[in-house]
Amino acid sequence: MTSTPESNPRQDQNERSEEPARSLNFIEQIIEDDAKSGRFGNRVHTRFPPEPNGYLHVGHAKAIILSYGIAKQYGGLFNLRFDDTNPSKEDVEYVESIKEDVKWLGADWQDRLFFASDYFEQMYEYAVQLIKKGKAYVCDLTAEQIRETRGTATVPGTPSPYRDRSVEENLDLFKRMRDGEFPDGSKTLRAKIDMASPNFNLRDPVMYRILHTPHHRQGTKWSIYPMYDWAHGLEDSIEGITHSICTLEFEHHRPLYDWFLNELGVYHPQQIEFARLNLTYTVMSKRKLLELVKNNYVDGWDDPRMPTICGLRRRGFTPESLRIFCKTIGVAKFNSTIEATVLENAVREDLNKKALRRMAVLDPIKLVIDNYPEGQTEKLVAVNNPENEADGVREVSFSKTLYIEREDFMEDAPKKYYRLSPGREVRLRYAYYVTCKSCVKDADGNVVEVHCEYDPETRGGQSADGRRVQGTIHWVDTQTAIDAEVRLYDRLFNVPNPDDPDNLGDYKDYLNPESLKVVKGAKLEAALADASLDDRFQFERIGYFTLDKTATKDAPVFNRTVSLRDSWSKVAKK
RNA sequence: UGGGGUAUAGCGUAAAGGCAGCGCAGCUGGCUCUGAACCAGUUAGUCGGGGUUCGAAUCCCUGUACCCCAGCCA
Repeated sequence: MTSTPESNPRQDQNERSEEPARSLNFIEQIIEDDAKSGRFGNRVHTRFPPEPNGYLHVGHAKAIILSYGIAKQYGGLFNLRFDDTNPSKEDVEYVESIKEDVKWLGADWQDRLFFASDYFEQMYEYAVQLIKKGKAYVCDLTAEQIRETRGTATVPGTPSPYRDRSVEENLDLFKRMRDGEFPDGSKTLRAKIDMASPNFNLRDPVMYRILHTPHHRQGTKWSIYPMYDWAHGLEDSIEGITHSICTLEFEHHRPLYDWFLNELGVYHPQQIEFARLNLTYTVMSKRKLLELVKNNYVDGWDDPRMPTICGLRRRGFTPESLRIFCKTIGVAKFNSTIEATVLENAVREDLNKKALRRMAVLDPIKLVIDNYPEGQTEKLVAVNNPENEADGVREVSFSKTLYIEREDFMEDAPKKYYRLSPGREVRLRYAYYVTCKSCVKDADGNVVEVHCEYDPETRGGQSADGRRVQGTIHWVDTQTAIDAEVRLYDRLFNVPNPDDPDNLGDYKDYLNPESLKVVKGAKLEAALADASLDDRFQFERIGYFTLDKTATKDAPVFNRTVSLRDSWSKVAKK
């Protein structure tokens, strides 16, 4: 096609419409193409199909938010379906944790909570159909023999000697497999496809194995269990899923699902594969996460340093912050790695809008206001959230002796340092201007007390004469402060890719020894005594914090979700 | 070295033959009762080689790199 810039149709269209053309990701494109062709009668129905054999992590969050988001965006439905086809690895404990995490993320399956195991009877009937068509057979080869006869990338597999059993014999044997007549591993049901296929998945894949293992939902009803490849496409078909969104490694299984569904002549969903999430400074494999938990490198699956959904929740992440994260990273088929800062930034973005501001001193030293009346106390008004006026204000108490952050005083300060130093004036947030006069040190030369004089004319933090101060520091009144433990979390690993095969040694050698710093004697403003698990706070000038589940009324514990951005640290380095 | 995928700035992600754009990170500056937030500006990119075309990230050929696949796991 030839066209001049002047007559380009797409450009004309853009000029006509007010809004710029919406850019769709590749999944949205497929959905919209299908909507146009009427392929699924304008239905959109997605699902999240976890196996209940472990805890969900942020990679699953991407999949959940994606699938649920697509359904919601196109007015469709979303199912939660447990892919519980292997009782030897699964447990009801995981079912509950997964439900909790999916719900917390905001993916609403309404009344559509399903289990693959509820379809076992129907799958069995489908298998019988395939046997009757001559497309499946009972095979007596051992697992090892099957492996040996599968062939390699360059040489075709060799057909099983049982491949040409009669339909009657197969029917009889399959029934007896179900009835529990044979021991584990002695027989399988295999699809009769093509032992020479370049796609290993089509070299007569196993559909059923014998497993005399009780199922967490089916009890001892079954002696045979369907394999993932046989079951999964059927599950989607049975539920009327239109678009089965999954990760890239299932791409070459798609021809097999297609084969099953076509041979059965049943409803046929469209599978779409996307690249799984990789994040820097963490690991994502179930095996490694399990190892970290089992060997106590972390404090359980919900340790706030873990990339698990429950870990992120305990860390103080919000569902919205994960949705922001997913929107930022997008979705594609390219195998990418997301920088950890993107996740951190997503939670900052959400919490900046929501978190109530509070003052807390993590590494306290005393500030004494020499000219403030002994014994006097007053209440000052502080804004709860400058980003949301509706959050209102609170009162904070103030007196002659306060706690301030050790690092907010420097005896010999560079010019660019805006905080306390002898002779310099700063603002105590929401309180007064104070001018530093001197400091007191202990025998080791550590500063233990800073002495200041305040200007009574600056109450509330503003001066009548309009003079400015460069720095504002936070503080907590010694009279009303509450003590707390504060846990400062940082990245779990100190290299971007702990899994990099070029690394020396094991991924565990790269654990960040400073990923958790416990601060025992933190001083918090009194209002923090009422904190509950769902609250999100910004400790001003420090970071975002949330109450830990181990906190008690008498012994509060706060977790740092993420620090505030800190441009001073860059200046200080220069 | 059989098959299936994927390559656009430091990291992600758009552009459906027509000005390579956006977010994050970086850098400058502004504003500020949080060295936060916010605002403005700015650096930097089509894997290589051919071809088709007035015009190619896009189409064709060819090469390269990376990911996935030989469980009775999912």
